[in-house]
Amino acid sequence: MDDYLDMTMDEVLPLRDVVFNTLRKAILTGELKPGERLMEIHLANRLGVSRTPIREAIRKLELEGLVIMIPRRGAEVAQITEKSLKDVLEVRRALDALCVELACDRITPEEEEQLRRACDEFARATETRDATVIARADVAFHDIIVQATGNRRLIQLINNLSEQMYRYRFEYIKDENRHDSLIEEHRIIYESIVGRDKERAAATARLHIDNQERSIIRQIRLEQEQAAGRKRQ
Amino acid sequence: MDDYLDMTMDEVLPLRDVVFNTLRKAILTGELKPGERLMEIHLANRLGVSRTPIREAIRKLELEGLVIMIPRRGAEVAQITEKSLKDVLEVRRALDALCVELACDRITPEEEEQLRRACDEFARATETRDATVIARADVAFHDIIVQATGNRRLIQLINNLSEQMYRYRFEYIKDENRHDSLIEEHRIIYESIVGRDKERAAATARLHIDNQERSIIRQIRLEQEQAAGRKRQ
DNA sequence: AAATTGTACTTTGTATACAAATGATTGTAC
DNA sequence: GTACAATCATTTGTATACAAAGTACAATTT
Repeated sequence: MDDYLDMTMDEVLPLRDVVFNTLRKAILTGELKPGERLMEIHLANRLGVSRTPIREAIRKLELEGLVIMIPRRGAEVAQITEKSLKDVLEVRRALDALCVELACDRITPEEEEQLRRACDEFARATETRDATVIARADVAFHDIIVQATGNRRLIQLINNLSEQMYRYRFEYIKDENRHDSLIEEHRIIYESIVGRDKERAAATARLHIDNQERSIIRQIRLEQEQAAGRKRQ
Repeated sequence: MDDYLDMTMDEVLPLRDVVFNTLRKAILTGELKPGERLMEIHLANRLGVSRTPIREAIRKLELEGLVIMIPRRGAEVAQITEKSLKDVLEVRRALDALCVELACDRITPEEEEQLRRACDEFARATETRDATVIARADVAFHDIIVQATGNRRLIQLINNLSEQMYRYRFEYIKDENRHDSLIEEHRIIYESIVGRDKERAAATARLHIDNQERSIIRQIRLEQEQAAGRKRQ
């Protein structure tokens, strides 16, 4: 069911942005698989536009690192390797720590209240056992912290880096054994920020990433084994 | 040098990349001023290409944050404000610290040797009092550290963030009063990395950025005053 | 049978054409 | 003189055309 051509977004956006969002989503959700070629005419026909907006969208995907360009051959979906994900997580560990530290300094009373609610909300979401609901609550929690830093560039970078792991976060969230410690970690981060304890907030944020890393790496190795298995057949 | 098949690089790059590099450099050096409109036909005529490569280059500049798009009006060079530079430096402080910490773990003996030489080279460069020479030596020193992390994503991010300050680094480098402390900071960073003292290396890297920040902010305020003065006339 | 050349086909790179929207200017009414 | 409307020029957004490079595969040669 190749429905990555659903372009039913805002009609006012330039086509290139619609295409960009569509392709990005398709890549991040795995509908377009690593190594798959992005052929312009093919995509143009499928999406019902001309090559121009396709090309402009690909230029942006290229800079985001989601596709790689091969000269005179076109674009293909970038391979996600264990190394590349470790690299992303290494950077995120530092930036997430920075986020909570800055949040300690700059969070407003309203945002504190929002964060408290998001924390409760997350705990309640785990009870639904619905991965989509839980993932949304998790994003909401972290978003408040990131926004509280008031640093536009940091917000943009974190969003971009998070995207790279979109596919794997879902698997991580589904692991019910981890739910309790996730809730606990969120609680500690919330308390540390409200208590202006940068040291503890940063340490917990790093721990949070470390746990994700373990889970994601396991997931990747699994996928690679499966891929190798398919090849052997 | 056996360069009998050097195709002067520019010939082999797609025009969009030539245009991208050209425009980026023009923006970073201030040749294209903040707020200035980037009109496609105009640029196309100036650079002797058609609109297509211009547009694709602009899409990449857009994602890099160097230009902003106004719907149905086109691109203009992004304003650099004191706030936006502070944001960039805040992130760099964290990432530069991460760099030296990772370098402590991963630097090879060859890179240590390179770093030692780059350190001496920088000290010698300051004696020339030629800002271009000093800037190049400074870049070389930091590049070795960044490369030593072995983290592709981190390398890419640091390069991008450094670019934003291209214009101001020059002014910073020119201040001869700061040369001695720059040399000293480089020496401490070198020694800490070789001695595997992450704590000290990171602290010095942060200090290094703090000093740059002060200098750059002063520079920006100066420019803004000048701009305001021109307006008043 | 292996290697190489030649050819047809595919795909990208670039230019140009046309449509839609915006902004400026001119003209008219008050 | 000012306000408003119509028109025109400019500029972007999108589509298409054409050239050049790359790829695959068959035919020919060794």
